[in-house]
Amino acid sequence: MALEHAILVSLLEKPGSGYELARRFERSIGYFWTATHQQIYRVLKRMEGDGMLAVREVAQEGRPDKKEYSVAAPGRAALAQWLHEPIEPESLRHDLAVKIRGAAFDDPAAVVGEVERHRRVHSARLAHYLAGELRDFTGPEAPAPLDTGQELQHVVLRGGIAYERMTIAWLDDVLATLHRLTAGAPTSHDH
Amino acid sequence: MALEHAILVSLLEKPGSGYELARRFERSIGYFWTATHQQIYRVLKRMEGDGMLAVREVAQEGRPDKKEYSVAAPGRAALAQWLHEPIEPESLRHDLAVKIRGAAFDDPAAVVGEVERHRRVHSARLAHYLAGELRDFTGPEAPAPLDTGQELQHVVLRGGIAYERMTIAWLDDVLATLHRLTAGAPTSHDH
DNA sequence: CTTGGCTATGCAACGAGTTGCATAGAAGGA
DNA sequence: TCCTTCTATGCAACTCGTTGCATAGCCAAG
Repeated sequence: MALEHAILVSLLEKPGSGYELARRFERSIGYFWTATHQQIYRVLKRMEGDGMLAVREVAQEGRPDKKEYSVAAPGRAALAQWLHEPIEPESLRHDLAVKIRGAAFDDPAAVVGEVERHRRVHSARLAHYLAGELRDFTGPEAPAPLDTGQELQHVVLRGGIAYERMTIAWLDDVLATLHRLTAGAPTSHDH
Repeated sequence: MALEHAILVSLLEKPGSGYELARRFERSIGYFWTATHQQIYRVLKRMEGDGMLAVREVAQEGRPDKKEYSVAAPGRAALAQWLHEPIEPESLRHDLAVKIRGAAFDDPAAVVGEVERHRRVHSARLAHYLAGELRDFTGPEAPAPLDTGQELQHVVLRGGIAYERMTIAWLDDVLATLHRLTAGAPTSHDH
């Protein structure tokens, strides 16, 4: 279960509440792992019960109190152990590719709008990642000699950037292919 | 649930048994969607019950009988409807990226072997995809004028090829970064 | 002749992930 | 004033996905 480990990494980088973790899973950590707040609260509770995390009640003004979690020694040990275990190379779950192949059995032109919409989403993500890179790693405001943690965060972010660039180029390829197919024989059904 | 739709697309491309579908999910369809045979059998049974699929018992010689599934009219309609609905742009689940960020809290050198192993797996996948492309789409044995279905299968395969190339290049970036970090300060823990 | 691998299907149990709903105080706009 | 949004946490029900196990006939290698 990698959600536990993603939470350990995020809390080692900076302690925080379930709510704050949920925010991070929409940003930095969320570039390569997603989780909803329900999942996070449930797992935090279990990990606290297992002694992997320590909790501290923090009273706040103008907003509800929060529980700030931080990594306890057993949690750090569990992460270290996981780092030394091999994991399965990831595999994709790409709904859009299913749709594109499925379009052969309906109207290929019908998925053009959907592909364009996905292209816009990926363009926005790329812009967001590039802005983050400039802010945290390559801009004038960024700390000049990056430490190990920052270097590793940067190389992971570069992976996200490469992924989005690749995806955008591929979606352009898909759009060109769809246009070629629908120009020659509009609404062609081959069955 | 996209597994249903992936099965519909695969069965429209060619009818087959649960076992054959499981094979395909290790090859072509598996480039962008994974499923185990248990999942497939369970979903096939449900879809048959819903009237989306038709079954035909096929007796075989030298091997067990099989149930050959094909798409019935309601299944085709369900796929067509899904093609017209918007879907969420996919998000990654990348364990290795969690490990890489986590390596800052242990020994960065400890993940080098793991990253190299993943690089080998992705290189093998790329070689496999390229061989498939040559066999089915760009080689002398491939059908010269591709039909709509083949064109769309090809563009999806090109996506898989682009993904593997991007991933290999990124893993090289990761390895270079890890070497840089461990050369300067071997087994550096910054906490 | 026994062992292991391939085709072929399936059950049972569990863990992971999603969806809907609920609470509750504070801030800010219509 | 009411409505919405934000912070903050959580339960309950459900579906999806994984893992382990079981059956069973055929084939090939040792």
